[in-house]
Amino acid sequence: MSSYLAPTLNDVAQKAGVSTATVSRCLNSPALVSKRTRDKVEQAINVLGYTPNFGARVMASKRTYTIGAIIPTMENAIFAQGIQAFQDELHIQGYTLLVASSSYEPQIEEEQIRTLVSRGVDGLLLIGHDRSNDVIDFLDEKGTPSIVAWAYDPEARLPSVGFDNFAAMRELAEYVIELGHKQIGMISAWTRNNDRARARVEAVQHTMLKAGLNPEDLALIETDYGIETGSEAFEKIMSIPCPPSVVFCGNDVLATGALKKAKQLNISVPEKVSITGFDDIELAQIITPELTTVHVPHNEMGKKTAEVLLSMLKGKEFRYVTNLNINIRVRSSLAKKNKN
Amino acid sequence: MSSYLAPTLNDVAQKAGVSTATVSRCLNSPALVSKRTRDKVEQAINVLGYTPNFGARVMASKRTYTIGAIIPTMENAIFAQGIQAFQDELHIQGYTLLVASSSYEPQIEEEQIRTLVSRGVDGLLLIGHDRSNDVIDFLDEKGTPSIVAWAYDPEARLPSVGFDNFAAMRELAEYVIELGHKQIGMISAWTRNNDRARARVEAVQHTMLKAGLNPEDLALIETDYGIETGSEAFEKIMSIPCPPSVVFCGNDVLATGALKKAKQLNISVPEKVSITGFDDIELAQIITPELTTVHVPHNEMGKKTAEVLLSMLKGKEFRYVTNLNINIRVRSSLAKKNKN
DNA sequence: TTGTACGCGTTATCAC
DNA sequence: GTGATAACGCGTACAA
Repeated sequence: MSSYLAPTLNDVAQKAGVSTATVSRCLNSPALVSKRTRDKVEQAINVLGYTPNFGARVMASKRTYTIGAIIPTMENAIFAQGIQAFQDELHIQGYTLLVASSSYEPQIEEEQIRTLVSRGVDGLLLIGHDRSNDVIDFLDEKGTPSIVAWAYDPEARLPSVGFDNFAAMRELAEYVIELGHKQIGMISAWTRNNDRARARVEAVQHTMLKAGLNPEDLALIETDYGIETGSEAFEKIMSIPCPPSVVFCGNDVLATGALKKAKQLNISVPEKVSITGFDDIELAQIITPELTTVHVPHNEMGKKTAEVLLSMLKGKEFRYVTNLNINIRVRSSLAKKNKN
Repeated sequence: MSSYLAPTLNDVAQKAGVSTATVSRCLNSPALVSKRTRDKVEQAINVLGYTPNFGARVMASKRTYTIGAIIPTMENAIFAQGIQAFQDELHIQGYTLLVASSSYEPQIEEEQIRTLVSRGVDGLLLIGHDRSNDVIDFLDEKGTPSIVAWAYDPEARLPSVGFDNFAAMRELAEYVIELGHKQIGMISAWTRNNDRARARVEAVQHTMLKAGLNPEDLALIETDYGIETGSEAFEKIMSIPCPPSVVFCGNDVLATGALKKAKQLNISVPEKVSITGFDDIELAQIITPELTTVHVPHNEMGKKTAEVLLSMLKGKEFRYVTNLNINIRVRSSLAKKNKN
C-alpha cells in the first residue's frame, strides 16, 4: 500500500485544463469563477478524489479552522457535557476541536498551550482564570484569541463565559446555614491553582462570618478530584471530635464519594449529616438521596463559549464577559439541623 | 496587537550565526550537532521565543504527530475514561489528539473522518466495526492507519483492540438465566449501525435458545442513548401483560435510567425485577442498588489502543487484533427469580 | 474571468 | 558537523 500519492491542486488543474489559481478560487471564492469553469473543476475534483492539503493551506492562509481546548480532565462528566456542546457549535460553524487535558497541573497546561498554539489553532478555550501571567503574555504575543469558561471575573485578563463561583456557593451556603447548621465541614478540590475551588471555599467561610460563626471552625479538607478521594475525605471529616452536621463538597463528584462513604459507615443522610455538591451533573439526581447542589448550565455555557470565541476570531476584538445564571437545587441530601 | 510576526527558523539561524539546516537538526536530531553549536542555537531559541510552525513542518515532513478519534459522544462516561487513557498514552509519545463526535450518526462519522484525514492525522481511532466499505476504502487509499476500539472481530477489515461483545453478554446472560429467570426483557441502544449493541442483543437471544426459552419472547426495546430514554423504555417494558423478572440493559447508562424509573414506580429491585447493565462505569457502584454489569477495562483498552496504533504508524504493518478480558460483576441489582 | 509567479517555514538531500 | 538549496501544496497579488 501507500505508494499512493494524494492528488494536488495541480493535478486537478491539469485534468480540468485550467490553472491552479482557478481551482483554488473554485474552492475558496466560487463566486469569482464562471459557472462553466466551476463545473469542469468540480468534476475533476470528484474524479480524482481531491482533498486540500491541510498543512499547505495553513501555510498559505495562516488559518487552521481549528480551536484548541485544554480541560483539567475528560474522565468524568464535569466538563464532558459542556465540551460536547462547545464542539457541537464549533462543528456547525466549520471548525474542528483539538482537545488536551492538563490533569489539573499548571505545567502540563502550559505545555499543552504551547503545543496547541504552535499547531496554529485559531483560538483557545481554557478553564478558569488561575494561570501565570507569562502564559497570558505568550498568548497575547502570538495573537491567539483565548477565552475562559467555568469562571467569571471581569477583572481578569482573559474574557470569560461562566459564572460567579463565589456568589453561587454563597447562595447555597446561606440557604444551608439558615437551616440551623453550625458545625460545618467542607471537602474541596485543591485550591492552589484553582480559582473555582478557592472561590467556593471562600464563599462558605464568608457566609459563616456573616452568620456569626467563626470561619476558622470550618472543617476543611482539600483533596484530589474523584469519588474515592471524596470518600476518604468524608471519613476523615466525620471522625473529628465534633463532627459537622453538614458537609459542603466542592463538586458533585466529591459529594458522591462522600455519600457513598456515609452509606458504608451507616451514617444516615440527611438525618445525621447533610451533604451538598456543585455542578448538578446528571449523577446528582440519580444517587440516593438525591444531591442538593448548585446548578450549572453546561450546555448553555459550552454553546455560548463557542459563539463568543468564534466572534472574537472574526475580528470583534472585544472583552466579552458573560455571567451565566446559576441557581441552587435543593434535594433530599440536605435537611434542617435537628436539635439532637 | 498582532502586527507581531512569529520568529522563524531563519531568525533563529541568523541570531545563532548558523544555517537553518543546523537549527532544524538541533530540533529533530540533536545528536548530529556539536554541543557548542547546540547551546548557541538553544539560547537563540529561548531569546526569540521561537516555536516551530506546524503547517510548514507538516508540509515538509508529511507527519503531523496528530491522531484523530471519532467517538459517538463525549457527553458521558462510557467513552470518556477510555479516551482519557488513550490521550494520556499519546501525549507520552509526543502525539496530540484531535477528537470529534459522531452523535451515533454514520453520515456524521464519515464527514468527520474526511475532515480529520484532510487535516493529515497520522492515524485514526474509530469505535466499533459498523461502517460502509466505502469509508474503509477511502482510508486505505489515503494510507491512514486506523484502528477500532470497543469491539473485537478478527474478520473485520480494520484491526481492533476491544472485546467480544457477544461473548461478554452471553456470559452474563447465562449467569442470569441459571438464576431461574424466564420472562426476560432488554433495553438496547439502536442496533442499526451499532455492532456492539447488536452483538449484545444477539447474545441474550442465543442464550435463551440454548436454555430452552424462545428468543422471540424477549421483550426488546431499542432506544436512544441516555438515562431518560432508559427510564421511558423501562416503564414501557414493565407495563406489558407478563412483565419480565429481569431486564438486561445494553449499557450502564440505560440501566441507570431503568433503575431510576423503578424507584419512581415503586418496583423494588431486585426483589420484583432484576436489572443489569454493561460497561461497569464508575456510576455502577454508586447507584442503589449497585448494578450487576459487565466489566470493561477502559483504561487498559485506551492505553493499549494507543500503543498498537502508534506502532502501526511506525511501520509495523500488521493486522493486530486484541481481545481484552472482560468479566461479569455481580452486584445487588440482580437476584434469583423468586417463585412468586 | 483567468493565468503567472512568488512566498509561506520547514525538512531532507546533497555537497563540503 | 555544517551549509546551500530544492522541494512540499496552496493562496493571492498582479498582470493580462
